[in-house]
Amino acid sequence: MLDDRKLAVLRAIVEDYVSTNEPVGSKNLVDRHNLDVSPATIRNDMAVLEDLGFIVQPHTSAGRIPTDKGYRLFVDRLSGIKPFTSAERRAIETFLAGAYDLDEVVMRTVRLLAQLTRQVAVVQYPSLTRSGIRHLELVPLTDSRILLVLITDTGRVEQRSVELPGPAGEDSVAHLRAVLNAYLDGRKLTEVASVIAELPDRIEPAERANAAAVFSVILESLVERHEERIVVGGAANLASADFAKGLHDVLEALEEQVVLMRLLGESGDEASVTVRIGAENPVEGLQSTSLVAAGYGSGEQALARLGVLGPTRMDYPTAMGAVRAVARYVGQILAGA
Amino acid sequence: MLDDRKLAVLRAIVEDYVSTNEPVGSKNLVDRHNLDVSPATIRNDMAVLEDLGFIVQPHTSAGRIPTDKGYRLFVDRLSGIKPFTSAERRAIETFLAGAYDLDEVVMRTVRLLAQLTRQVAVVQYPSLTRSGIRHLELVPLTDSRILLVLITDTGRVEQRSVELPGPAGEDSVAHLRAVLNAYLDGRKLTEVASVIAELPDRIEPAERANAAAVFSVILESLVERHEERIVVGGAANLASADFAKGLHDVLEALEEQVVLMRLLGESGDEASVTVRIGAENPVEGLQSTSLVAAGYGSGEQALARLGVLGPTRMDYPTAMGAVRAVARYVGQILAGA
DNA sequence: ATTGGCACTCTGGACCCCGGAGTGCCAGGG
DNA sequence: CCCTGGCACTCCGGGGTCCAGAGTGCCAAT
Repeated sequence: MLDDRKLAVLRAIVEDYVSTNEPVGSKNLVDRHNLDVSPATIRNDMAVLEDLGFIVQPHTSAGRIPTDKGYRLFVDRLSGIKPFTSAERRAIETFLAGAYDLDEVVMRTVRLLAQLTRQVAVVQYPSLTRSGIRHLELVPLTDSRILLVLITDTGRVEQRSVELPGPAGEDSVAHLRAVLNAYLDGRKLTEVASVIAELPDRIEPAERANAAAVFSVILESLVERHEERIVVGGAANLASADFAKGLHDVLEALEEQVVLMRLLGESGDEASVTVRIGAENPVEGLQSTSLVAAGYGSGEQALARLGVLGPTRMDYPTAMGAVRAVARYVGQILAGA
Repeated sequence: MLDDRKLAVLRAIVEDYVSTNEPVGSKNLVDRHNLDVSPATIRNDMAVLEDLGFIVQPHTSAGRIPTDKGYRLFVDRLSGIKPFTSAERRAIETFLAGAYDLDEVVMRTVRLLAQLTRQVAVVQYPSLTRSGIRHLELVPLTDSRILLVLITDTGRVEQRSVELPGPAGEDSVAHLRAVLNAYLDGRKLTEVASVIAELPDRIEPAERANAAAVFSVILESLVERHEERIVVGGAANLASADFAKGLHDVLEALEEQVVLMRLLGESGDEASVTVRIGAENPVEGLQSTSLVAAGYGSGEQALARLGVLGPTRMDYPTAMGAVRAVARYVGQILAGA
């Protein structure tokens, strides 16, 4: 059914279409690639490929363009990942090095990816779940309001202001801070829930209400929320692509954190590079785009994901190479920092 | 030279062109607005307005469209600011209320502005300069690296990791923390520089090198840096506008913090609404856009700026109304929080 | 100063036409 | 059985032409 030549034809079609953005016909195909058969033969192959749904012609008697299914086959069996040269790797390293805090790393990563691939880059902040608590700080803002600052051993700082049910003096805040730090310091975030459950006994009854408010904020916003913020960059690259109509929808989707979550989140948890093509995409409005993503993390397991988004007509091997390389190096940077 | 009717004509041209996006001719003009003169008269007026550079015709025998200069006159003398109804105001309030931390306020503000005006919204984080220090926290990350966390009395948290010249034990960090808090707590950021200058005397000579590193980071990243991050939203609205060609440049400019700084920064420091039209704009690539901006702040003086960016063909009165109203309420929210 | 009339100009859409590229099919040959 | 050259067919897209409509500037008259 799908002999080697037909696969070669499909590969050639994808490659040509990606680079020229024009439907590709049998004649051009035999010219550019050295398939040593006649155009007529290619036409027969193309007819088969079309029957199987890998390519379509926009109109009768035009060349063929790949379908989502065609790209899928290309990515799965035909393309491989374009490895980066050592020069490119070094460029990545130096670009990412010299970033001090996490924000800086994430920002640089997003820029880097966007530049390398000339697509839109999306980078998710590393998950907190595997971090431990280094320090908890409570700062009174008003009578009944305090700022809760949590510092993790991965150097991450999370803040949240807490509305207390009742007023709290300097001393009661100090007491609460001491208790929290005594019991939570050094704990993994995954353990926090159970530790907090035991805490109320250690608190003066008079202060339990306020303490409870603080506890619930810790749990709710720092532990249970494992979805993490996603940063987008390189949106300008969308304009160069031909999107024309859908552009508005794409831009809109890119501004919705929730949508981005779904986009990256449902894209498998594996650390390896995954590709989601066109309609495979769960997000409405992004169904004519493809996502190339990978997990990254400081240790073995992936902490978060990053990737690039572009038209389905995309240079997958290069994009995959870039994503893989960047994911790897971000992991290293994070581990070292 | 510019009698009342000519001004009325200019106003009408601007209004019509903004709403229809088509060059406006004398006939249509007298129909839609009730100028009780004949089209021929209007034509004479238009000829004068064109000589003065307020309007142009795209080609011979087409209608007129306003020039930047025309919009300028319109904004300065003809339009006024469209006030918001109380219903709209309440909508703004409820939308902004319920935002706890600063990030949340800024994000909501950006969304709100974008939605109200259907343009791109830009919001600058409030400057730290007028805040005081509530608390300084130092957290050891590695032997020679600590995380510096600064909490202001406006509930803002700034973090920065510091590479120390030499190793620092738990106790020396603790000491440094104590000293810093003793001398800096409650100080305004504006005073910090002078306070820090005196500090080295209070530090053990052995630790001076490390302390100096921390000081310089505080000064450099928290005090001297009064430029503040700018957040962009509603970029999707650009796609609806007709930009066509320049869209890429605009999107690119919007991703450059530095460019945004210049855009907002040079737009005057007054708290009132200011408008920058087309080529008046210092930023290359944004010269076919207009910016409507205003300062906002919790107190009297403006802490930062926010605004909307759109095509010069923009509904200025509405945009100005929205910007003014939002700036006002953000100020209130910030003051209350 | 305003107006109606008039001749002029230009754009944009409709229409048509044709070349080029591409196809599918078929019959013949390895 | 697969490949190939040939052939008739289809369709898009660019270029040319044409016309109506909208708009203008000017001028003489009020």
